[in-house]
Amino acid sequence: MSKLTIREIARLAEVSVSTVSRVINDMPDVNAKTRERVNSLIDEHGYVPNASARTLKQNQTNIICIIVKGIHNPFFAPIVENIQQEIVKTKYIPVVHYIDESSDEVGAASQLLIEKKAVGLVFLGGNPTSKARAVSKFKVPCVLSTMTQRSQELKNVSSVCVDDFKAAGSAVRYLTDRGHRSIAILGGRRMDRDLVWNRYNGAVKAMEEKGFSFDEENYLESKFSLEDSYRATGEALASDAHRFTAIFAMSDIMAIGAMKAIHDAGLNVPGDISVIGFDGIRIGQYFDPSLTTVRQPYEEIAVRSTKLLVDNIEGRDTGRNIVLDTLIIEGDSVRSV
Amino acid sequence: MSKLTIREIARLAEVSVSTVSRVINDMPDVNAKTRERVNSLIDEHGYVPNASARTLKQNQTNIICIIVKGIHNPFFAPIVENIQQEIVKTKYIPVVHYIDESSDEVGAASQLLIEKKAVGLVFLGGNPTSKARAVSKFKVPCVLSTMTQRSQELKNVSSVCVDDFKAAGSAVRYLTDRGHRSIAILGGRRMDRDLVWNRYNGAVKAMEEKGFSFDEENYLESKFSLEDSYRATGEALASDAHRFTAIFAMSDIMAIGAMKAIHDAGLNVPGDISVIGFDGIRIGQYFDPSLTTVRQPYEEIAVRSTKLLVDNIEGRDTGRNIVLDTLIIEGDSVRSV
DNA sequence: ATGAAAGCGCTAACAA
DNA sequence: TTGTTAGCGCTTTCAT
Repeated sequence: MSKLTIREIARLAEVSVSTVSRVINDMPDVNAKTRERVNSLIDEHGYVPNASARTLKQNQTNIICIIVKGIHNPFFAPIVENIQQEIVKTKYIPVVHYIDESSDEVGAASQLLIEKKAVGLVFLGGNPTSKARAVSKFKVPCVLSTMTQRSQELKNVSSVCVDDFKAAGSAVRYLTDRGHRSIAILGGRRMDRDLVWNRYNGAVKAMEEKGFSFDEENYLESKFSLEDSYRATGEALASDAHRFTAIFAMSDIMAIGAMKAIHDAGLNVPGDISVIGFDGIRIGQYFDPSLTTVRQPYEEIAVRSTKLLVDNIEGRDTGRNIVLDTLIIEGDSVRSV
Repeated sequence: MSKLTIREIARLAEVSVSTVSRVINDMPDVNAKTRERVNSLIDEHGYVPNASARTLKQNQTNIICIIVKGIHNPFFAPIVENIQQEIVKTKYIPVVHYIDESSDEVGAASQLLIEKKAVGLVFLGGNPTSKARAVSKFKVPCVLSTMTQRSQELKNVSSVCVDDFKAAGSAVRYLTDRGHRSIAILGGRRMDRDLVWNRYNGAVKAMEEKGFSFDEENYLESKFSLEDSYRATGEALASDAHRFTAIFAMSDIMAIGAMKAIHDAGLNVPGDISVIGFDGIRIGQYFDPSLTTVRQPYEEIAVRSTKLLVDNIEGRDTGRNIVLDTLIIEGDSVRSV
């Protein structure tokens, strides 16, 4: 059996390679009968065009790279899955690439762009906008999923996210409305990530609006992981300074780490300390007490991210920032005081 | 700036394209000085060879596809991450592809193989061996990670997994050693997946060795998800028939679903019913009670899978089946009766 | 040790 | 509507 190329199909169909090419690419100017004949030959022999040859010629692919920083967060899993599903519905091909929490996503992105000749990028986790100059050089459309874009000038960069400032405010108000006055914040390094900064400020603002100020002693800095939030919370509880009745955690896995630390310190959730999380991961509802949290609409984030990116790629739109609403899921991890 | 091709580098270095090609591909027959000059030009201009052209010419890539079926199981996340990390240490490029729990992984695989011209495949989840004929046609080496291979004849297929039969037996003995006599099994559809079948039989055998038989009424069939195991356990508890003091769940997420169902039925873990899981996912230790489980050595699974696959690809080895040991992690979800 | 040149499979401009 | 043909950037054989 000779190799199955466009030539071979052309020979069998008794047409030229250009005609076959036209059929493959759904060009209009092909006789209906010819098209049918060619198509049936293609099906019959299971011919698949050589992507490398096409890419070489056109110098571009249909690949959209999804760059995920921080696979450990279960919040990302359904988003990645949904984005992939959305992409395969289009003519594009998704390629997922995980990178280490500590490595440089912009560097990884340029590598992928050059190597794979991707036509678009989705970023999940990390904050590429902080490296704005490098990203803008990419020229291909990018969408930041669940991230706020700081620089408005980058016309190739879009974003889809919730209003972190507002959502953090509503989480804190959920606590203050139930009588909590001394609230700890369990979050990442501020300034480092826009997202952390926004949630921090939203939380503090909500407290101040209720007429009391945030005590910096009560900022528990931690990585976005079970282990580190467990550590951070445990240390806070061990210190004499701790004087809070509730914790606002910037992600559900942090909240889960905190609950464990509280439990291991001989205290009770929510009896002694209430906990509210952020993200709305499924497994949070399986804890005892079930986790009260701020749910991010991840299906919608996935759908909107993909649509925005594809529109960008196809020139129907340019950099835009979509902000979605959150919803508080009431669990049993918060009590009134 | 003209496009950066091998020609351009050749022009700048005042050598021919073949010489540059030799340098790029680390061929021995290049004058040291020439090589150095070419290399510095490459670095200076940031030249990256066009992968499509190379692939077109050589008709093969460096891509290894990782096909993951069932992203929802958090057990897979660290394995995927580790496998990816291992692959990038080699000269190969990992490409992750998620497919739906209900879709056909073999079909997806052949698509990827043809489209991406992958030189190797890693399967996670699902059971491609059941479609042995199709897989053997692939011709490229495949490794089944965390799966047992049934057909020994497929020389291009290797596997890395634990001994499911034995591991399930040790889980059940952990329960019987603590006095449990009536044990339910929470698992998937038997016969459908080898893995389920092996764990089922290992569990039943362990019971029989202790002198009592397994009551088929106590097989709680469920999908590998939080929701469905919650449902299955809840239904079992609601029925009059339920007469078990412990549950062996075939995965941690099933165990977590079960614990929630027990709790919501007004019962206590482990007070009323003990639970033991399977996998050893991190978050299991954050539950209250912390989950007792059979840990699969996922770092080692990743390392061995990758090594085996690369050895296969490079012809240093052929289809082999590696079996690794498990370890019971003692949590608080099992009590003695 | 180096160069010249053929061609991998495809697309698209041009011709018919 | 269809065919002819020139390359896309690279590897590799064959000369030199």
